[in-house]
Amino acid sequence: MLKQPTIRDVASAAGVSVAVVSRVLNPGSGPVAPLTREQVLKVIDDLGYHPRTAARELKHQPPTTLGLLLADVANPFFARLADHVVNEADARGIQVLLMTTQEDSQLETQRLTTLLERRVSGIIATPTGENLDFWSKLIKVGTQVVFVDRSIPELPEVDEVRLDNKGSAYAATSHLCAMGHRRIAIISGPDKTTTGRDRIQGYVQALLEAGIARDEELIRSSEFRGTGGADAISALMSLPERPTALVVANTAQVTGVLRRLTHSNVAIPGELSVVVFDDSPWTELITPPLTIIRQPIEMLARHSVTLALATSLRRESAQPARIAVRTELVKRSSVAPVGAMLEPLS
Amino acid sequence: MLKQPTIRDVASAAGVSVAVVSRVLNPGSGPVAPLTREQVLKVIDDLGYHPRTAARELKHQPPTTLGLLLADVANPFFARLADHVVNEADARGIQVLLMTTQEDSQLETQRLTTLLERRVSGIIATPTGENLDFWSKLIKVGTQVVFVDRSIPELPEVDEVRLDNKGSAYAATSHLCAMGHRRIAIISGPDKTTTGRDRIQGYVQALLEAGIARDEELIRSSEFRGTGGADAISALMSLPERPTALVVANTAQVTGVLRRLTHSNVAIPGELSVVVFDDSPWTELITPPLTIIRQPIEMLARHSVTLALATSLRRESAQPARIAVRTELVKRSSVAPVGAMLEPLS
DNA sequence: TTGTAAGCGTTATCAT
DNA sequence: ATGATAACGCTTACAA
Repeated sequence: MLKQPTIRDVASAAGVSVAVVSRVLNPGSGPVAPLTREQVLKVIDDLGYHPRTAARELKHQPPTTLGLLLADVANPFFARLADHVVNEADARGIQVLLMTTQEDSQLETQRLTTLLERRVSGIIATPTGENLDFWSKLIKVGTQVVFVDRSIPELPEVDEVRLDNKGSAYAATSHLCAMGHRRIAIISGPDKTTTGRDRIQGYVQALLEAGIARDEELIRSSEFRGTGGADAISALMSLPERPTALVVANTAQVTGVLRRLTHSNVAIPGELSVVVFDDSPWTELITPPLTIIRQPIEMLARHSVTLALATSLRRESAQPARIAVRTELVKRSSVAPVGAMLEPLS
Repeated sequence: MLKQPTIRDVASAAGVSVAVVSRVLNPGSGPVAPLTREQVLKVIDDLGYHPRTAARELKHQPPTTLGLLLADVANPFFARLADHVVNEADARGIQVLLMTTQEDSQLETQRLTTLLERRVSGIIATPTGENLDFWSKLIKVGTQVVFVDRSIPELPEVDEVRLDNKGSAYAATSHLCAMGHRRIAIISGPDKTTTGRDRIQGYVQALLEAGIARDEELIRSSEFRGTGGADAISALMSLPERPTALVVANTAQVTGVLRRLTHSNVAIPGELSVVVFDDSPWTELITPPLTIIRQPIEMLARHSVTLALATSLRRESAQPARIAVRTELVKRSSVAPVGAMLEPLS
């Protein structure tokens, strides 16, 4: 196992001092004769020298690493977010440390500790909602924290980038109303998440504007993980007065809900019109192709990275950023006018 | 912006030397009086001290970071792999630096440079196939390199963890043969990838055993990205003698192929029986539910991490590891006996 | 049991 | 234009 050469090895091999080598390594940090420069460069190449990041970081922290703390990368939504974040970060020459919380606040604590010890310059995260003091501390020591897709109300000073959840749910629900539906159910995320609450708000507002009373029976929150979504749909479909339309506003639960619907032989859109929050390619493949809320994840990533890399100077005076990326309702075939194929049950 | 305390701050605040603090930080590295220990611990907590990883790494490299270099995390297969790798690594207290090549060898070079400069202890990668000398160098300086899902023939000394591609394709094809199919097409990965070649090998072997001649017309390779897969299916379906069965052995192309099939109104399994290499949840949701090759990604991750973290001492004498994780054929409804619902075209 | 001091590989500040 | 040399924050002999 070969030992890597250090800057000193390069210096002596080139017959110059380490300072000179450092200067050719960091152009602009000082003068160096063209000839000397070339020779040093040659030696660097010959020896296969690569400066050690750890040592560089020790001197003066040049923002080079960014933490990406997601709930879960198996979830396609987060996977695509991660992909774009990595790309976006790379375009600016910075690396991404990927970690997951699995929605567990204890794990989150561990991850945050690691991130703190690494002195990352920024963190893009989907917080669990706990660890309030830890987040505060991170910010206090100058870490650029950006919450993406969710946020923590108790920490209003944190930058936030999310989808326009309220608007999305509003659009989905309005569309359903326009098709004549009046019993519209929604399966959303946990109540304690802003994502869940915002979506329900948009849903309720659309209902109000259509003159439909809010019916708690039709509003279901389910965890991001587990079979909560599937169970919710079962409960909804056994209601005395079944819904004729459904908004699945919990991305993580979409497949579970659909599976249960399929197994229960609920005809879509005959018995139930459906709009889902998920624009994965497969939503177009199934029968019927699903009407979806398209989520411009790339924008989410771009804004997040920009904020996470923003110099802390900017933050001093300015208000925290609150960016809501607009979504798009893509109409396909899982929504039909109410009663189009089947008369109401009575 | 608060400045983080250093070990020296802790030492003076606790009225001891830095050595003592270091010892309580690294239990087992030396003796420390129980009382002193407690006091130091208290000060650490009060000051909110966190040791700086960069400084620690500088002294003696304790394997703490692992590079995960994937083609692309938007691809669900790789996303799930990443998720498991992160979990598995975390269980051993090590962090993951996520990078993507986008199948571009130039980008790969950049990533490898970064990884080298960071002196990561190990790298788990899906190599593009280029950068041979760079990989060699990485190994030479003691980096544990593990190729996952693919490998590079020219670098037989690198550990390798992959799915049993040949066996998978063999199982899929045999199943189809058993159902009476004789014109079985396959859409696989690029010829230059081991993945692609292995799958075609398994396919051919199954054909041979069933006494069916290999027909080059029915063997299509398509890139991992782009519309190659969709185009291939179009070509196949316009053949004078159409195939009655298809194995989609290019995971990245599965949705594209199915979309084209759907748009062309090809009845599955009526006109065409289909087996795909992808066990995403949605494969069960579509009509008909797809017969798939299930890929135990978690195993892939576990083995990869284990190898990437293995001490280099182990490697000295031993042969490089070549692990092939077995897959499973899950029979659903996209495969039917030949001619079951529709007579052959004449 | 505790303290002192020498690195680890860079960068940056002075002199030269 | 170049070269000593002092940090950076931590670990670790070696001394006390």
